[in-house]
Amino acid sequence: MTKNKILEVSIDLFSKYGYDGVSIRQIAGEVGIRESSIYNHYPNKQAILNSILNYYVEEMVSDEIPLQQADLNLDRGFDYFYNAGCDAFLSKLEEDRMMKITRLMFIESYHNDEVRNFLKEHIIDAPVAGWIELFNLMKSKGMIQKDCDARQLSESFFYYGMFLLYEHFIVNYPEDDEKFLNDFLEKTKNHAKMIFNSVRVQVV
Amino acid sequence: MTKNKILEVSIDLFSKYGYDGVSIRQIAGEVGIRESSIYNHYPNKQAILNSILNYYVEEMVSDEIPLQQADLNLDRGFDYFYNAGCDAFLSKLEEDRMMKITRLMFIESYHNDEVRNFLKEHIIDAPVAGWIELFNLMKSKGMIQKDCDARQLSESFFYYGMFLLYEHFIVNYPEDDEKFLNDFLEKTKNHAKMIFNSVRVQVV
DNA sequence: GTCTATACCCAGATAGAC
DNA sequence: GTCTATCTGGGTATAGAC
Repeated sequence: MTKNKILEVSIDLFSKYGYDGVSIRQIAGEVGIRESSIYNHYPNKQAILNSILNYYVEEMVSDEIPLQQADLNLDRGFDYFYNAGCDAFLSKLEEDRMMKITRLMFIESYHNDEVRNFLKEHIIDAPVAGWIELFNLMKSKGMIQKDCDARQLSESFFYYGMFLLYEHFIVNYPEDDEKFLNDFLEKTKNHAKMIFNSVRVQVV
Repeated sequence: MTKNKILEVSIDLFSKYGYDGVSIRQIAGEVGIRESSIYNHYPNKQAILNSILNYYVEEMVSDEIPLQQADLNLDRGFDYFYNAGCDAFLSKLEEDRMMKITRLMFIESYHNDEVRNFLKEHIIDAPVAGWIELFNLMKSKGMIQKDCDARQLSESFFYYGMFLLYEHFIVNYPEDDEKFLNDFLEKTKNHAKMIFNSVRVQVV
């Protein structure tokens, strides 16, 4: 199906060169048709981008990280939640397409308000809010120190992984995706251990 | 001097809309001359960008953070180094111009190799290498635990601040610069405390 | 659904008068 | 050193034949 091929090619090129860096001609050339034929499938260039972003948003927002039943599983320890959250996120990035669009999101975030808002709300603020809730719960159960700042703790914990993403998708691009995903898990696990170690209540 | 005004206007517009998002016409209009007159001062558009980047690089690389005399000042404690490094960096950002160009660097990093390499080498890798050295020294002096990973420690420490920068310049743009700089100091201080607390040798 | 042909626009850049 | 006028090229998008 031509429409689908246009989408795949667009994802590939946009993620490499950014939206403005790719022309309709270029997409058509890669697909193997003339540029005018593109308009039989999409009304304009922007519609292709919207289609890509909508796909990404739907994939990402479906089954958000389940910190809801936090109080039920709290005895499983911090690692349980860390692994659950990390798995949920990383499993989405296992698709090649999702990796590409993630880079596109980083690229376009500076001048596309929809992208920026999605990044802020769903990729940053919502997870941080979830971790704050969890850390507050852990405070109330005496698992971590009562005087620590749950927001600071969440950000200190979460922003490290966020910068690893930025580093991979922008600063070190292109580098091997699979290797990155493995390193990411390892590194954030170590980081989480360090952060948690700093505030946990010592059991002597 | 017209040449200078062209530079200032370009910094302002590029930092808002990115290099590709600004035309020579737009710059000329803001300066108050015709677009052809631009070429009496700069051979082409790219030369304006290069001029901006060279200025930034020079400013940033001059007096890099002095971790060299680390062993001499080690008894002043971790805070001394943290404050020294942070001050050196933040003092550069106090100029409005440097803030604008920093955003430009983040914007252009995905498709400008020079920008990306500078970001990687001087803004990320060099500081991390400095912190690794310091943490190794602190290990050898018994100030922090011998079995901790100096690189992981450095990244866990440093990447938090890096993401705060990304968040300010891209995700939350535009927000008040001065407020950000104050928050940055406060937040990274708390973060550093947390990280350091996790690995310091307990003095009982 | 794809093609050719083309309209239209705005970009970067140059020539040459003043 | 600035101007008017212009060139050239690439971009998005449309019309209409097949």
